[in-house]
Amino acid sequence: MALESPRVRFAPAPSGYLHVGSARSALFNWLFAKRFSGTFILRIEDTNADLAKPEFYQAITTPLEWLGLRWDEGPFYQSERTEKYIEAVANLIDSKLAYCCECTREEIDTRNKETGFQGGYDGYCRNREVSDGPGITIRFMTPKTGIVEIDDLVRGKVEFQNSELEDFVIRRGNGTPVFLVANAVDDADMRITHVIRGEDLLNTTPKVILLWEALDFGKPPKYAHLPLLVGDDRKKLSKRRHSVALSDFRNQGILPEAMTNYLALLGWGPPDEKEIRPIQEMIDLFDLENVNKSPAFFDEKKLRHINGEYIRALPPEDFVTLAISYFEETDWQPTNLNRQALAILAPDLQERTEILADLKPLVYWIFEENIPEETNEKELKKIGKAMQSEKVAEVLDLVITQLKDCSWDENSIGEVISGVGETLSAKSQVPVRIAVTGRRIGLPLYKPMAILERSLIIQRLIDARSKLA
RNA sequence: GCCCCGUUCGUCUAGCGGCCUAGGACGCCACCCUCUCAAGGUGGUAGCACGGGUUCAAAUCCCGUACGGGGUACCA
Repeated sequence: MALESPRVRFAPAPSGYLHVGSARSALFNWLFAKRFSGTFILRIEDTNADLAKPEFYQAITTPLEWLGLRWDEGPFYQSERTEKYIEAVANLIDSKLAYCCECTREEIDTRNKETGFQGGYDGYCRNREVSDGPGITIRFMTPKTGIVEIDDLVRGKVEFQNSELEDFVIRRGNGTPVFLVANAVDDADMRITHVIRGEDLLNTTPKVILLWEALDFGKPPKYAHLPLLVGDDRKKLSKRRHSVALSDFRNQGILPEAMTNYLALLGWGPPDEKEIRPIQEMIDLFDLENVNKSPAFFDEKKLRHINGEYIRALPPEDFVTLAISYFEETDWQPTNLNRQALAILAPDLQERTEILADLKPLVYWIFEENIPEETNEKELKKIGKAMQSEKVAEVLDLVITQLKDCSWDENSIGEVISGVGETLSAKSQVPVRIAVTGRRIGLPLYKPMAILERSLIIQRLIDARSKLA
């Protein structure tokens, strides 16, 4: 399909953190570039100086790097290329394809109200020869007839009547050009061959193409509009409505590989339906023509599942390294963190970890001196009700006695606890677990118990026992 | 309102006229395994929006209707 190697761009506006919808667009561009040995360009669309804040730039690059989506060229900043756009606007004015307009929004609205005109701007200044100056906007002279036809790689043929398009603003009253001009100029300048972006931009495409033709840029790039990512309300993912910052997922312990894997599955699927696979295989199979047309729901449950698969597939040593660096980056630094203990428990932990944030409750009792008391007491009482507290007390008493002089290893500990259960015909494991870990559920008990000091375990059992009295 | 796009299990998808009594995955439910919880295994649940065509044959093609979404800015 692509004879020459394609050049694509990811062109976000710096308006806060990067969210998963943008990340998906970036990923598809990247996949496409990789698939056809093309070039992936990062371009920051900060034509609107009011919105673009410097700290937002990193908010784009950091998550992209985290995901492993390296760009080959850029980042280019449109704010640094303003002259080019101004020049383009001037060209359009010279060739009578654009004109100065002094109308304010209010004036336009008032006129439209009176005349009942519904097509946006009414063309009031089209032939008024308004001269340029402060506060004057430039509008493109949209052809009154004809159509713009887009052969969208995802959607097929899409047609827009020129008569439906208003004379849109291409330069603001403050002299800065809008993104439509910047888009056309940059895509031409950077020799972009394929524009891959969200469907929310589909309606702006005819305007850019009209500008493109008016500027005599030759053959426009091919377009591919991806289905939108939506939230549980079925509306476009937005920062306002949904919590979708890439950095949040990172903080929760989503692995970048899992994230890209999941994102690749939204709006597209490998033909053989094998969903979880290395990114290289995704690249080899990727094809824009198989991208779906309908919006995709961003399903965090499935993301978590995929993440769990990735975590389980990790070699234990890698998992340990990952867990340690995760702890370093996040809010909880285990006091007695012990790499060796982590290594011993790694396989058991991996099975129970969907996201890295799941680790804290699993290992808290192992790496901290004290377990949360409230939990401990509450849980004990709960189990006490089910089993009768005397029984629980009996179990703990006997376990304490026997644990004091058994040999201190996984098997012996297990034998003691299950032995007590048998002699008292009670469930012994759960009360001990609560006493020692503070929780009713968790890792298989005996292995991590053996890692800790006997004295510490005994002490916790005694503490718990005393709360029952 | 107008323009544009879309519609296969709750969700993501396979399907590009006969292989479909519609397949997979997530979720959910049950059972097995089991020191709790997981993981794993087995089974189950549930879908072609509707109405007309075209055709020997339609989830697949065409036209309507309904519903959903996007856009409609001196945001991108």
